[in-house]
Parts: sequence; C-alpha cells; structure tokens
Amino acid sequence: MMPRSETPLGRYVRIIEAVGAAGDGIRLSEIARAADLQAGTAHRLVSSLKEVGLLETVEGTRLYVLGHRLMRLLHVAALPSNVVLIARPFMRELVSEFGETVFIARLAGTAVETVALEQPDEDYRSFVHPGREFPMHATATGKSILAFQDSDFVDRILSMPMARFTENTCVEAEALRAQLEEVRRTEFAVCDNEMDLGVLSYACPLKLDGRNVFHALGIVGFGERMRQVPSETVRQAIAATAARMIAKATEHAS
Amino acid sequence: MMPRSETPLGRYVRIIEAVGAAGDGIRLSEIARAADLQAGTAHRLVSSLKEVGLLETVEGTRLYVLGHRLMRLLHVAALPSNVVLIARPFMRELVSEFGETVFIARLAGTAVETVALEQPDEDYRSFVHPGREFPMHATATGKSILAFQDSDFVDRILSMPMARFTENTCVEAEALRAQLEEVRRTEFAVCDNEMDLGVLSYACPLKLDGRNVFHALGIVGFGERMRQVPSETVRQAIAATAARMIAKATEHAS
DNA sequence: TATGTAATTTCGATTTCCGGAAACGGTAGG
DNA sequence: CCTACCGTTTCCGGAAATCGAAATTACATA
Repeated sequence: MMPRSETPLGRYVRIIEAVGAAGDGIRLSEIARAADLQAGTAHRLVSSLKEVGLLETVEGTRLYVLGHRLMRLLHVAALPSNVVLIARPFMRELVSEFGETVFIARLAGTAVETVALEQPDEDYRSFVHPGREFPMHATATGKSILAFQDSDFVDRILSMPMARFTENTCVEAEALRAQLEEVRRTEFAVCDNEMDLGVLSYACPLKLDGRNVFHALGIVGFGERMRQVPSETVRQAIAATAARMIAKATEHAS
Repeated sequence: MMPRSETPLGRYVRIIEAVGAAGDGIRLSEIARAADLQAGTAHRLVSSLKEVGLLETVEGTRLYVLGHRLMRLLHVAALPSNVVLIARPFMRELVSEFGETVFIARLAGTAVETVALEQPDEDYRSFVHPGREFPMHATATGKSILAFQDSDFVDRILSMPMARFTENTCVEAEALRAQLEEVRRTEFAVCDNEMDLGVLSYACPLKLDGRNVFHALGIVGFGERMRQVPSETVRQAIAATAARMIAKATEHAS
C-alpha cells in the first residue's frame, strides 16, 4: 500500500474548500474528484464533517453545502464590516484629488464584490455599484487580492474558465501569474481595457487586519481622462491612502 | 487509559471556535481550558491546525488567531453583502407604518451588531447606530438570533458573565433558555426595558439564506409610544416583511 | 537570580485512518 | 426492463495519528 502523504486534517480542509468554492451545492463525486479522494474515503470524511456540523446536505437533495457551524464561525470571526464607515472620508479625499470613482472591493466567492463606492458629484454613470461582482482575472482589485492568496487558491482560480471581455483581457494562466508576481512586488495593479472598453483602473491591496489581504482599494474611470495623470502618481496616492486607512482601522479596533 | 469519547475533528472545531470567539489572540492555555483539553494535546492539535493554515500565531507572540486559509474560506463563503441594499425599501415601509426606528442586526463575535438602520425623518436621537454592538441576552434581535444557534453556542454565551442594565434585564441562564424556547416557537422576540430604560423593542429572525439565522429584523422606540400598538400587530408586520425580504434576497441570488 | 507558570517535547500503548476492492441499493435514462 | 452511474456500506492489513501522563524546556516577573 502506498504510504499516506497527508494528514487527515488537510483532507478535511480540502473538502471544505471544495464545498465552499462550489457555493450552491456540490455532489459527493465532485468532492471526491476535487479533493482527489476515492469515493468511499470521501464519503466517510464528508459524513464526519456533516456529523460535527461543518457541512450539511440541502434539504431533500444530496448536495453538500457549508454547515451551520461554519457559517456561524464566519459571523463570530467578525469580518470587518465597519470598514465602510471608516473608509468613506479617505475615499472622498481621493475622489476630490483625482476626480474619479473610488471604491473598495472584497473577495467574495471566486470573484470580487464592491462593498463601498464614492464618486465625483458630477458623475452619474458608473462602472461599479455596491454589490456588483467582478471576475478576479480582469480587474485591478481582483488581481490585487488574488496576488496575496496562497498558491492552492490561485491555482484553483486560474484553472477555472476565464471570460474574455475585450481584446486586452488576459486569460492565460501563466501570463496572469507573472502579473500577480508583479502585483506582489509593487503592491499595485492595473486593469487597462481588460473588462470594459475604454475603462482604466488601478488598485492596491488592503491588509485590513494588518495581515491578510481580502480587500482592495481601487480607482476607475475612462482611460482618456485617467491617462492624463502618471500612473506612478496614482500608485503613490492610493498606497498612502490605504496605509492611513489601515492605521485608522487598527487603531479603531484596539 | 480512558476510552476516547470524541473524534479528533470535533476537537479541532472546538479549538477553532475558541480562537474565533477570542477575536484578538488567545493563548494556548486558554484554548486548552476552553476546549477542555490537556496542555500537551492542545499543543499538538493547535500545531496541526497551524500547519495547514487554519490558525496562525501573531508575529512575535504566542497568541493564536484564525489563519489565512480559514479567513479566506470565510470570505469565500460569505453571503453577498447586498442584503442591506435589498432591505432598505422594506425597512422604510415598516418605518412609515409604525413611525419607529427599524434596523437589521447580525451576529458579530458574541454580540449583535447593527448593519442597517432606517428611522422616521423627525427622529434625531436613536438608540441604534450602524456598527454599534449590543449584548445578545438583553436585546430582541440578540435573542432572535441566539434562539436559532445550536446548544453548544448557546451554552457558551449563557455561561459568560451577563451585564445587568436595568431591573428588567434577565441575567439568569435558565430563564433565558425559556425565553429562547419561546422565541423559537413564535419566531418573535421582545425586549422590554431590559437594555435602555423606557425603550421597547421587537424583533424576528431573518433566515437570509433560507437556512441559517444570523440576522434579525428589529423595531425599537419608546415604550410609551410603542405600546399603543398591540404587539401581535407588530409581530405580524415584521414577520411578513421578513418573509418578503427573504423572498427578494433568494430570488436575487438565483 | 529565583520561582512559578506556560509552552513544548517525549513516550509507548492504543485507536483510527488509509487505499483498494467488492458488493448492494437506489435512481435516472434509454 | 436493462444499464450505467452514484451513493453507501463493508472488509482487510499496514501505516500513521491519537491519547494521557510525565518530563523537559522556555518564559515571565518578582
């Protein structure tokens, strides 16, 4: 028999991640495939997870979803939701400095979701709305967040089919990995014509708890207008603002 | 040796919950006590959890916090936070029907946190503010949420020291359990003079994902004014509104 | 430096877990 | 009705993880 290479705990976690990534229910066979387990083993592990309340089956079906206990942990761990309140004045500063839309996005599922938005008073149309979701591979905020996830997660995202929105949309895993490496180095991401035609956007990661990156601060507008300012200027401005926001948030927490 | 009474998985989860509940770092000895484990065992389990990225130690100390992998899982699993956007018009309906403040609270740590608020135009002072936290044992929203958690969690909350804000504040575990049972039955909770003097509030649970309760819809105002309407009328109104909100949210999700 | 507490490591006996394979029941589709 | 797939349960033998207790080491802080 082949020697065991992994601890049981690791398998449990992989299963949970597979179920979480699926979002709206996943079947046992898919779990087994995603976590690279044999059917019988997968069934036993999944049953244990269900037993302790980390997984559930949705009523009447054999689809697995994250369980009550895990969902509660999510709330108990109190993901920073007061961010928005703290962030607003900082975002307004950027809006008046550059005259463009400024927003905060966060990791949600396998995409990024807009959670806060400030825009110039004269702007009526905007590309982002609170609650709107964007793919990670074709947005500056998405790349800012993805760059700071561990490689398992990045692999999963990059192996999913990626939509091509424009000619500029990069859908090749290796090229994207290079972009992410650059983002890690500079803590700055660009999305130029990759999502909406004519739209340029910059972003930088937000380590709201001083440790992990699940949010990003972005600025977005028409490329023609945005390009009148050097990107380095924007980089410095949003990086500085991000730093002050984080300082405020951590001070607020203590 | 005594036979093992519990599966390792259950211990892992209890440890994670203990760390999550602590919020800003917890020491090994406290974990051992909270999860009812001997020091050596706790250390081994915690090390395994750290190994797979579910826990971390905060830089330079021996305090444990939830790890990157778990935090990401929580973000991945998080419901889209557009709840508030969906809720607003429904909440305004209730505001104009009763002329009182209406709000949504959610489980946050071991308390409830206000996440949305609508109040009558003429009201300047209010008892709830977005971001403000309230104890679970002395608020209608808190009881609405707590009533639908599993008994381990309820035990943990009720065994924590509970503040007595007024003469009406119930701080006895058994009496509170009875109240929770009533809330489970009626899906309706009352907080009469238990938190702020002269203030009466009602709430009902919100199963936003159709399955779990982590949010509650509440209405609050001065008791004198509020009591002019029969509580049954309020119950029916907020229950109906909650149902419509959930319908909207789930429809929106699909 | 002394002293107590917390953290970590060691130990052997025991239990659990693994993969592989095989069998059975249910269910959907042809 | 038959077939194919999925989910579920069972068996095995060996490898690995688990347990509590006790011993050792690190860390405070007096």
